Order: sequence, then structure tokens, then C-alpha cells
Amino acid sequence: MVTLAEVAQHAGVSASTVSYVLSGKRSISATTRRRVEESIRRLGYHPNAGARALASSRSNVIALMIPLRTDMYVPVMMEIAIAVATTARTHGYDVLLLTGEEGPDAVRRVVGSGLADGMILMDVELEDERLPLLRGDGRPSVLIGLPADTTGLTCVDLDFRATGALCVEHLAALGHRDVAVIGEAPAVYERHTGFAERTLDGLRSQARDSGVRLLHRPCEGGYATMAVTLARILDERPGTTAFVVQNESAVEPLLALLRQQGRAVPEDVSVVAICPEQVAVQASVRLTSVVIPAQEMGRYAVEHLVAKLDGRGDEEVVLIAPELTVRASSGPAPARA
Amino acid sequence: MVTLAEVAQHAGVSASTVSYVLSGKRSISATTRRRVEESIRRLGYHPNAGARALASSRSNVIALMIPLRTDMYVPVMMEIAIAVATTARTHGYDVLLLTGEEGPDAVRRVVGSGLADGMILMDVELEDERLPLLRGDGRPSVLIGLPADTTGLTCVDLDFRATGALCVEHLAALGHRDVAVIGEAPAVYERHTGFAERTLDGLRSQARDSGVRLLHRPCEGGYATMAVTLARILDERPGTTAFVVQNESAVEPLLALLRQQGRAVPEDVSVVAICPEQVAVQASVRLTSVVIPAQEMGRYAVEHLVAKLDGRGDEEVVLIAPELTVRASSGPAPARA
DNA sequence: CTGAAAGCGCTAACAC
DNA sequence: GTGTTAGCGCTTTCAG
Repeated sequence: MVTLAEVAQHAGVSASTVSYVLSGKRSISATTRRRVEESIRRLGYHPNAGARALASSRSNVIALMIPLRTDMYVPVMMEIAIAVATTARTHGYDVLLLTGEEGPDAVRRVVGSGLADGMILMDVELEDERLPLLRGDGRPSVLIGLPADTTGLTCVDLDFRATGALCVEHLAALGHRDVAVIGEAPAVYERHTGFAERTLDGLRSQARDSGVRLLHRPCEGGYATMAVTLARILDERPGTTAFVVQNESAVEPLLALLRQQGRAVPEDVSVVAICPEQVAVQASVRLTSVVIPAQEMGRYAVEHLVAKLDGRGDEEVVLIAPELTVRASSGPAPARA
Repeated sequence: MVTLAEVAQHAGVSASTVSYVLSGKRSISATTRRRVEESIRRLGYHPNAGARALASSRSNVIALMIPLRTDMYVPVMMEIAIAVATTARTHGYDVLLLTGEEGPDAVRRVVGSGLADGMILMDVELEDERLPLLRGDGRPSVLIGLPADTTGLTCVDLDFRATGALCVEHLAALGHRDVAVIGEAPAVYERHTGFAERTLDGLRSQARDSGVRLLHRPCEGGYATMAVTLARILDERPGTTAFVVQNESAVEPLLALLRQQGRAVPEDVSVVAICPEQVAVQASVRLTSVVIPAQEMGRYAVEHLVAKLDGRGDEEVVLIAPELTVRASSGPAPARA
């Protein structure tokens, strides 16, 4: 293993000079710099991460906590994780992957050990038990998602409230008066994951404003459950002419079932989805949708965290404005029977 | 920040004693141990990761390199990643997440800096440019996937050759003589990702042995492309009575299209999928399938890597035997026309 | 613009 | 069964 001292010797300079060449924290003559850089290359030197962390009390690692559950919005999470990892690299950070499993202990461990300089948490619940640890003094953190109380926290998320409103607004404008909402699995609501409830808020309040009747039903993914849910909805509200779907694994089943029942999309019923772009585009009907900006959220989260780590801190809640893209699944409400 | 020295002082023992209580590398009297543990708790001590890594030249971190592409088998990768992370924790390791983006440089960086003690690589190509770095001396590594030449490497993967064979065998036994294979996207084959080619091998050789005619077509996910692919297949081989699908995002489109064309599954055509269990179970028809054992692969990979790190090394290729689960999508071939 | 040297917090001989 | 101590490789004052 090549050490900084060896590089120094090889280049005929002192250790500190090599260190400063690396960090750029003081000016170095062009000649010296070149000699040192040459030695570094020749010897294949890589600074030792542990030593560096010990001496500087910075690990250049950020921790990313992802939920354990693989049952929900998996592609979104993956996309976020990848965006976080690549963005982090461009800022000189590596990413430590933590699963929610350990809960608050993981936060304590990582922060306490100096394994990471800061952390990004996904899948935040409204009353998340990890929040107290983040609020106080601890290391900087950024949440992807919005808890009930955001004081002292930095959060990034899609504005799900506005998203819900936007969906209803779109449908109302097309003349729909009876809208059904296919939501996430019941467990998601029970767990009080913020985004689901906020979407619902947005849907409801806009529905009130637009004179739209709303029926909300959580739904596990898959055909079997979707079939039951749909039957129930059409039973309770036979006049339903539009659906808002916030559940990736319910999208395709819904479309198939509608088709089977001879309900044409968008002539007889409209469908608006809240989902990643790929899902919207690859579905059997190109879906009018509000896209979940996974990459953007990941990038944002890292950039805010890095800013905080650099002392350019700012406690702030960033809500990304939703954008509704009209595709082939939504159209004017059919004439009343 | 609480240091080991402070714990030692608080407990009235020496630093080394605290260290040994923590590592268990020498015997400690029950009394001392209790006193130390109490002090650790009371002071909220967490060993500093950097210092520990520096002194012991072990970081207790393993690196996981995942592919950048989010277009392919995303849920599988996510499942593997999570299995890796949780298994690693049970062995006292944390996981560093690397994207394939940096390529071989990432390997050099991580290994050279001692950031991680070993690494797990996913999405290995047949002639992967990272392999030379892993083969030689370097830190221990485990591949998930199988390159062309495995000498000096440890690999874990589903036995895709056997998987292909198993699918054909199943269909042949049911009397099918014309089988079409819906494969991964063309890019996957062009990139020479091993698993796709090995599956094809298995399919083909078993087809020869069983007197089955095989037609293989790569396919991007989604409805539009699947429709084109299917039309072409039925045009070339109108007698096709069975499909093997190895492409998650083609499964549902295929089923929907067959339905639209009035071909009943499994009465008119059989479908066998190679996919994660969830996909097989949640599809519109419960699919006869060979499951991709993502969790098992992740777990295995970590356990082998940890074994290597502990000196219980073993260069070895582990191929997990495929298991075909018969569900509702396969049945006897229809009587010949 | 460059050197010298004091730690950072922990591990692992080496002593007893 | 426990204490002492010499580093691990780097960063960062303090000097010049």
C-alpha cells in the first residue's frame, strides 16, 4: 500500500506539501505540484479513507436510508437511490446504503461513529421516530418526503397536495363529476406515510372547489384485488367517469379490467395516474399523468445536504411543483345518461 | 464526541481493556466487562469508524456496485441490494453503494483507499472490464452473475442455462412443439450480459433434445413493441402454442395482447415466465414461472464475501438450481389443427 | 511557498 | 486478566 509519506519521498517534498497538493488548501508552485502529481500517478497512490476521516473528522460519505419494504414504488426508490449515488459522486461523496430495518439505531450508529457526514432519509412517515435524532444538534440531514412537523428539518418532495388538486382540476375541466381514487395499499395509509395523505387532501379540497364527488379506495397491487376494488367502486358509484390512480401496480390491472368490461379509455372513462414516467408511457394506454420526479428529488437532496455540510446550510422545505402531462387516457366526460 | 479513552477513564480501566471488551479478542472478567459496558451505555459511546479502520486496516464496509441502467429488472436489483444490505448488517458490515458509472475506476478507488474491505458486483458482462482488477491480488470480491471466464473469481447466480432447459422441458412434456421466446431488450444481448445468453443456450439445447422448434425474439418492454414482436412471431410461426418470457415488462403486455386476440391462456397458448415471484403472482393470469431468487443471491454473495474476508476463502462458482412453479398459465398443447 | 511535528481515536503487540 | 505503548496515514497548526 502506497502512503502519502512515500509519495512525498518520491517527489522530494514533505508530507504536508503532498497533502496540500491534494486538498488545494494552500498555493503550491507549479513545479512542485507537477512533481507531486507525477509521483502520485507513478506510484498509484490512493489516500487512505480511514486516516483521512480520522484526521479531518469528515468521512466524505453520506448515508442513504431506504425503506425495507419492496412492495411499494420500487422503481421510484431505485431511481432516487441511483440519482443520489451519482450526484454524490460529483460532489466527492460516496453513499452508504442503510435499510430502514435498524430504525433510529442506524441513525445513532452512523452519526456516532462518524461513518457518514450526513444522511438522506427516504420514506419518511408523518410522525417518524427518527426525526427527534435529526432535529437537534446531530449531523446534517435531508428528508425525501414530508413529516407532520418540519421545524428544524430540511425536506424535499413532490408537492403531493398540489398533485392531487391538479388531477381533479384536469378532470373537472373535462366535465367529470364523479371521480374515483385508487390509492396505495391500506398499509401505506395506516403507516401514515405523508405523501399518500397529502395527495388525498389535495384531491378532496379541489374536489370540493370544483363540485366533484370523490370516492377514495386504497388498493393492494395486482389483478385480484383491483378487480374487487373496481367492482365495489362501480357498485357504489355507477356514474363514475374518471379514475385517479396512485399505485403503480394497480395501473395495468385497472386498464385491463376496464377493457374487459367494455369501457373504453378515454371515451367512456378517463384515467389519470400519479407515477413514474416510464409506467405512464409503457402502459397499454399512454397515460395522462403527473410524473414523480425521482431523479430530481435525489439530486436536490444531495445538493442541499452538501450545501449544509459546507456550512452553506439552509433549513428549508422544497416542494417540487407537479406537472400534468396529457396523454391518451383522459378526455371529456361522456354525456350524462 | 465520546472517545474510547473517556470510556476507559469512566470505567476505571485501560484503553485496551475497553477495546477488548468491544472486540471480544481476549477474555475479560465478568465484573470488568459489566463496568465497561455500563460506561459505554452511560456515555453513549460509539467507536470512531475512521480510527478503527486506520488502526485495524479493516473498514467493515463492503461495496456494492449496481448497474446504472434503470430500464431492466429493477425490482430484482432492488431486492438484491436490500438483501445485501440486511445480510451485511448481520455480519457487522455496512454497504457502500456504487453505480456502474465510474466503471473500473470505482474499483480502484474503493480498493485503493480502503473504503471497503471487499466488493460485490452486479450486472456482470461476459467480458467485463472490471474483472482484471478483481482477479489478481486485490481485495476479495463476489460477482452476482457469470462472466465468460471465471478463473480466480467467486460468482453467484441462478443457473440460467438450466432455467432455459427447464422451461422447454416443461412445455415439451405438455406436448408443445412450437415455442416462442420473448427475450430481454436487444441492448441486453448486445452488451453480452451473461444471463440472457445462457438462458438462450439452455432453451436451445433442450429444444433440440425435446424436438421443439424455438423462435427467439428480443423485446423492449411495453405494449407497443410487444404488439409488433408478437405479430411478427405469429406471422412467422402461426403454429406457436407456447411462450417463454424473460422480460418483466413484456409479461403483462403479452397477456393482454393474447387476450385481445381471443387466445385463451392456457387453453390455446401456454406462457412460462422467468421473473421475480411477485410478477408471476400478480399478473392477470397467475403465471407458471421460474423465480429469480434475488434475496438468496444477495445473501449468498454477502456470506461468501464475508467468508473470504475472514480468511475462510473459497473461489467458487455457485449456481442456484432453478425451480419451476406450475401455476395457471401453462397447460397441454391444444390438439393439432 | 514549503517543512516539521503534533495529534485524530483506535488496535494489537508486548509486558506483567 | 489487565495495563502500556507504539503506531496506522493523514490533516493542520506553527515556523520559517
